[in-house]
Amino acid sequence: MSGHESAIDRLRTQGYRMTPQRLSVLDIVASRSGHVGADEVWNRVKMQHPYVDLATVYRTLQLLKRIGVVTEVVIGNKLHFELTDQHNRHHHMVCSHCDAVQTLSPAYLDELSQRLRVEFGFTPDLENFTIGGTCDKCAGVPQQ
Amino acid sequence: MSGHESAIDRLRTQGYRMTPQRLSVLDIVASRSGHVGADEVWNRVKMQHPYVDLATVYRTLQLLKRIGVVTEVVIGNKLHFELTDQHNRHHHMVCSHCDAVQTLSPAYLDELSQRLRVEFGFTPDLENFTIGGTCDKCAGVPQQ
DNA sequence: ATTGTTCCCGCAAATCATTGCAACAATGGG
DNA sequence: CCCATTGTTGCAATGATTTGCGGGAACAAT
Repeated sequence: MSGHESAIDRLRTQGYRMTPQRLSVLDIVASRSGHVGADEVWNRVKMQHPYVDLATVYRTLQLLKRIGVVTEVVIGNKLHFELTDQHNRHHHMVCSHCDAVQTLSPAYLDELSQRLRVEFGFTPDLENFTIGGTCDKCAGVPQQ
Repeated sequence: MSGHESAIDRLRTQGYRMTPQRLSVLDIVASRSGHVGADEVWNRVKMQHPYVDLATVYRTLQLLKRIGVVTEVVIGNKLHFELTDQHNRHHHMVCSHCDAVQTLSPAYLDELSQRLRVEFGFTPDLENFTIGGTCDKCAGVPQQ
């Protein structure tokens, strides 16, 4: 039915359990081409399992993020998530004025990442890396 | 009394007013060599002006950030602030496991910043840029 | 299929930050 | 120095996310 065997395996091999709630959250994030807000994940989960709590959705999303199945994108003051695609890795640039999201090839950050690791022993979490700033559309417009 | 004339001027010239609350917040952030949490700013503000609301502290900190007087540092899931020092600009690397903070010379990000601007029309907000990741101390330790 | 271990979930409460609104107070003009 | 304008504040409510806890469910072994 669902093609999430690798994700399920990754849970299992790390001692986690597969539950209907987790499967539902995974299905919903995976069914999207782009990113989904936590609240929207919740709304869709409830269609299948009306009793599921929002806290469970958040816990599940953080779990899936921790094991690398989903990627977190910070948009405004909300968290969004998308399925991690090893073959199409990318980072996100989010405009803090209009919340527009642009993607960025990992090549742009690879060297920086390497330098931080070597020179400071610091391993940045590039997988869930969101760069905040201002897009060109909003740059010229006066905003408070 | 306090050496915040430039900050006060910057407020004034942009149509903002100087109030005891704002001056108090500014004093407290400025009196620190490093960064302060919003809650600690509030506690100290209350020593001088017991009636000041936390919302005012947050609004003031965001205002001071917007006009470039203070810099925001995201530590864990709390916001910290420090006085912006034009002569000693730096970014922050924060370990998501132990919340340790390392500073980073702006040189490391200047080229990236330039490329993002030129190639994508995106101006990253490097001034308030916090890089999340794992420090070397936590890297080897098993953590959930 | 039954049982036991351990993790997970729903619920409620807590935490951190933001926002709407009416009263208030800091500036500029007279 | 007083008044009017308009930005600012305290308060309360809201929003977004996290956490503690006890009952319940998933998995492995029997």
